[in-house]
Amino acid sequence: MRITTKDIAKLAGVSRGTVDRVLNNRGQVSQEVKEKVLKIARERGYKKNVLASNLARNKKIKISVVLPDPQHDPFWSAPLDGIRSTETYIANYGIELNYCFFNIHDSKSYSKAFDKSFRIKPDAILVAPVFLKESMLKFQLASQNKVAVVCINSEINHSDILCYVGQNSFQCGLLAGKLFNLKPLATKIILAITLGHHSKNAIHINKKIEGLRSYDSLNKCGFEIEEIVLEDFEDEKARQELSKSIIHRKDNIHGIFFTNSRAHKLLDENDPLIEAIQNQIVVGFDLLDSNVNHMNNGNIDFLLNQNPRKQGYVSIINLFNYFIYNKEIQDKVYLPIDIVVKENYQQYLIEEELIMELLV
Amino acid sequence: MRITTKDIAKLAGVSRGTVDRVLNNRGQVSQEVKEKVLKIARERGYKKNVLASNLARNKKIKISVVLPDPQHDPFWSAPLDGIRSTETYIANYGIELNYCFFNIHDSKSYSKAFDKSFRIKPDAILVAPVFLKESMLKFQLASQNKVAVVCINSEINHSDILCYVGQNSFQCGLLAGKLFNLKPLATKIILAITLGHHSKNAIHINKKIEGLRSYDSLNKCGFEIEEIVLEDFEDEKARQELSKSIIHRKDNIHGIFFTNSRAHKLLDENDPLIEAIQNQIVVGFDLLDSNVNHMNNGNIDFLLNQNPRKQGYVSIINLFNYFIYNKEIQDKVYLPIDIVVKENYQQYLIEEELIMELLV
DNA sequence: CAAAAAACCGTGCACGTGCACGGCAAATAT
DNA sequence: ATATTTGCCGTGCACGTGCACGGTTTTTTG
Repeated sequence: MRITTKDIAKLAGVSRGTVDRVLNNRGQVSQEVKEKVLKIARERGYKKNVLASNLARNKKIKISVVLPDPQHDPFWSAPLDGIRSTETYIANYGIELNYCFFNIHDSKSYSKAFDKSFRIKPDAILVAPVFLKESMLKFQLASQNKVAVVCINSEINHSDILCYVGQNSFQCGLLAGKLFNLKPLATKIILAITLGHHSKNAIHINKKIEGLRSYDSLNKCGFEIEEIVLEDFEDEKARQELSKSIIHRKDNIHGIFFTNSRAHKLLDENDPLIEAIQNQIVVGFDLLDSNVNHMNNGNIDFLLNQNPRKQGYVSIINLFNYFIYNKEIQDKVYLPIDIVVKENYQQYLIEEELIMELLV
Repeated sequence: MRITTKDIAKLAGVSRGTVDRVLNNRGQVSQEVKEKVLKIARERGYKKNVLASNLARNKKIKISVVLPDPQHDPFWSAPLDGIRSTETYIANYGIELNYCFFNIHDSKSYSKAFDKSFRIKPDAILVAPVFLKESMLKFQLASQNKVAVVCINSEINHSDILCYVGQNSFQCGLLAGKLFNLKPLATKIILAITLGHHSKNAIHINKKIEGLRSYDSLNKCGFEIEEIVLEDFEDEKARQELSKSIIHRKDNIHGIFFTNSRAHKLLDENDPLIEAIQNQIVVGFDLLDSNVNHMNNGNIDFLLNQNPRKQGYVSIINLFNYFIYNKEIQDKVYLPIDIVVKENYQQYLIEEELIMELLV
């Protein structure tokens, strides 16, 4: 039976109001009484009933969610989904989400969305700060207005940020190196292929490649890492050209590292290429259906899963803990990088469903 | 702004009590009024405030936790930890845990613990049913008393069980096969070594080996899988003998599959053995410190992580959802099998901490 | 037709906490 | 000496829901 403020009040010989003032540091209490109450609370192990507290507080906590519109980049539907899955749950605690989408290809749209997010006077902003320069200004603004900021997916170091949730790109690269190294090295070249290289993602991708290089030098593998960027991955002609050059050199290639989730863009309906890379180790990212298909067909050996959905989920839960449970939250939350292969991917799908739904 | 029963009452022109009767199917309401209320609730998207509901219900939900005492098998401290981490959180919802430990080596102790767990008249029992025969009787008893039963770690098929949370051992074996197959096959023999083979675990371990065999035949690898059981893994002499025989045959061994978490028992301070298996693929289970050390030193290549802590956590959260949110829960929850290597294990440690603490 | 039973519905308290308000005594100001 | 301020504390309502109780109307029974 957990002790309540009423119990403490009775034990201390004061009213519940006084106990309340003590426990919430509202002042207006004599030192003597204060110590007495605190002593009893400590001894009896008082824990506030968060449910009752929230019911009584009866104040909405507003969180603005500033994300790229999934229309322009399907990657973002996963984090969004993770966020949405918490909504009915946190609504009980009086937390409201307010969505402001922007076009990931347009920095002005980003600034506009950020400004819009301020209008509801939020207590916190959850943002994917894909535009560095613009973000800096907004963070300052947020700090002045005492709005907590949580960043997702893009790691920016800024003193006014409450926390970052996302991937550790360098670690991804290291891990990829390990995977390439599983096979004895007859050929040396590893192609690091980036399809659709936007400047905003450059940091991520560079860090991944850096990680790969680092693995190489740490373990003295002798990789020859070659970076290839295909900006416009929808350009059929450029794609064909790239694939041809790979086929041509296939006997010298040890592995292919697709640095983002778009491996399928090159592999789809590209039979000669697929045939050519059967003996190479192919590493890609994210469990998109089309990627998984290629994995099941043996065209991709490993998919590194960065848990995009969990990113969204964890961001919100973090804020939930911050506001509702007054928990100190870690300033960096690097989600684990799962190694997914044909033999265990099915369970990762379950995992996604399960953990997300657990508390909804 | 979410609609409340009071709002519905006003809209329907009835009292809140009537709305309550309708929404909770307590009867005593005319068909006419019932439909009217339900219509409004549906239209306005009424969702019960679970916090207020629980506060008002003011009835304890008692869950008995029947687990092996970690004293006798350190494996169980992880699931226990996962369970404990939920405690303060679910206490807010009036859920109480009652622990009944037993000696994993003693079936009588198991029966006794189970009986003891009944004494508090629990609403549910979370049990690790390591003893098959004894469990069957108890499950029936539970069913008669309308006590929900959740099984953890040992998969038993029984109609009276609400759900199972644990590993999919067959899948573990399949996955291990994949890992062995990463390296071109010059040698064929794979040693499946089981240290401390208790009959109660036989099912698990056999399923793992079955999975491995299945991978072999599905992919026509040509493995020769050899099962080795060392019952008393504390017997120094037997251990030395085993290690000698491995060293002797090392050039014919493709890989070693430690079928449980005790890989370290054979490797610890066994330098000649360690040296002998540098070229073989070694797969073990679970992120015990000693296993991780061996992984970092290159003696173990892969550790399959079965998330023992998460097993405990998910079991409780499942029951939480069942009782508090009235959610239909899946009857089988297979936690994903993580492939852990030197390059990503650190983040799994974080993961453990993070997810567990999220809601506490 | 009266009495009993059944069907239906409203009221009020409880859960544990936050918070506004007001009260009372002592200290200070006028 | 009276008025005002300050420090300290208790009271009471609110949050949204569950549930017991009692009341009123309608139906059934003898």
